[in-house]
Amino acid sequence: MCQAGWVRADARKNYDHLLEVARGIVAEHGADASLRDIARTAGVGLGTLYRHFPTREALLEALLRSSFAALTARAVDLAGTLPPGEALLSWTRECTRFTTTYHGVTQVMVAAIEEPDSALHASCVELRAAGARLLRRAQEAGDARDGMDGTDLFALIAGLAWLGDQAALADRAEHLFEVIAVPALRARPVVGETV
Amino acid sequence: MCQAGWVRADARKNYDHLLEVARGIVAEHGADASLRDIARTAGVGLGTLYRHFPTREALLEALLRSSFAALTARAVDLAGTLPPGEALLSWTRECTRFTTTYHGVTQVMVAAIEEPDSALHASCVELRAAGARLLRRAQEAGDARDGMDGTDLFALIAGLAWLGDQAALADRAEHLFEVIAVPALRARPVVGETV
DNA sequence: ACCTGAACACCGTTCAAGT
DNA sequence: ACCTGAACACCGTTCAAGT
Repeated sequence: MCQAGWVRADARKNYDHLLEVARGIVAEHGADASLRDIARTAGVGLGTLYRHFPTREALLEALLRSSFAALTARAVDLAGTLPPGEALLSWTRECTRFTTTYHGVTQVMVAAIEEPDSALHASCVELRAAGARLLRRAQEAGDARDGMDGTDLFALIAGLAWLGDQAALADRAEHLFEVIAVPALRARPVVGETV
Repeated sequence: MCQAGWVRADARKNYDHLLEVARGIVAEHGADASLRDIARTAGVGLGTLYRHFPTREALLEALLRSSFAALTARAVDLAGTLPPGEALLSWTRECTRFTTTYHGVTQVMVAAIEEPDSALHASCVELRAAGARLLRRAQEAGDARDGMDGTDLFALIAGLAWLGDQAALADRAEHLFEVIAVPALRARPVVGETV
């Protein structure tokens, strides 16, 4: 939950409180919230924040870790529950929605996926792998287009999440998913849809 | 080209030089380049920059104006040259590519489309209208999906442009266009494509 | 060990003072 | 009319000094 090994009780307390405060401030101001503001609100010196979270990504990773793990697990659940094509679509939808939870997270995730030094790298790679498995399964069942790989799916999710994060388009997020993601992922048009 | 009416020669010269310098710096550092840096490089006081370009959007608008007009005109050209579905696809591709010219412009454009006070509003609305005409024409010919409007197309372009603007995905931009935009826009799968 | 906060080098934006 | 640059209120990041 915290760092490895033993830590002084006050350090542990600072870490937890900092994280709690950061969650609120990042929820309000997005991924590029003022770190100074977070430290100040937590009643802690700026250096303390940097000690516990040496980079902004480290802080975001601590904030997002459990959700990433949940989404990775969710991919397995869906694969065991729904037919391949539906599992892929549902998971893509859930990922897209989640990524909109905090403003500006999409940008950071896309940057992290090819940046091994980023604290968010591992989570993003896992997420991409989970998506890739669902995608392959759907492709093998003939329920998804060929010519797409895990990175394409990751990009599709990121693009839609980014659109949903824009104030001017937020209320169209669901519709944009139907209009962009569904045709990109489905192998054949569904009966009753546009010719 | 400049402001309306007569201006002092020195003011005119400052305006032009500022714009020239800004083009280089925005090309290098993106839409959120330092305004101080631009003024400094242009050898001009910070207040002078603000006098000529009261907001960052005003500066970007001056930088992008002619390209926006060219893209709007290009839509008419393509409509008179290619079959409806192809015209739509080509224009969408050109818009997507152009928007990647300066880093971070996509973000500003999406913000401007629903912000009438933005200096970029008019250009973006024109662009959306030009796209909407191509889209409608393709839909009437049965060459594009129904259920999409001009804003959806604008969002599609913006999403793809944003993906192409991310370092981790830039080299996949063309491929992502094929994988995301093409199936979203085409009414029926092309013969020879994935089932 | 851990914490603090001043220090440094940057921002965007405004506005009194100059020509 | 137009220009200048100091002033103000912010940043992120580092690091000597404290406990």
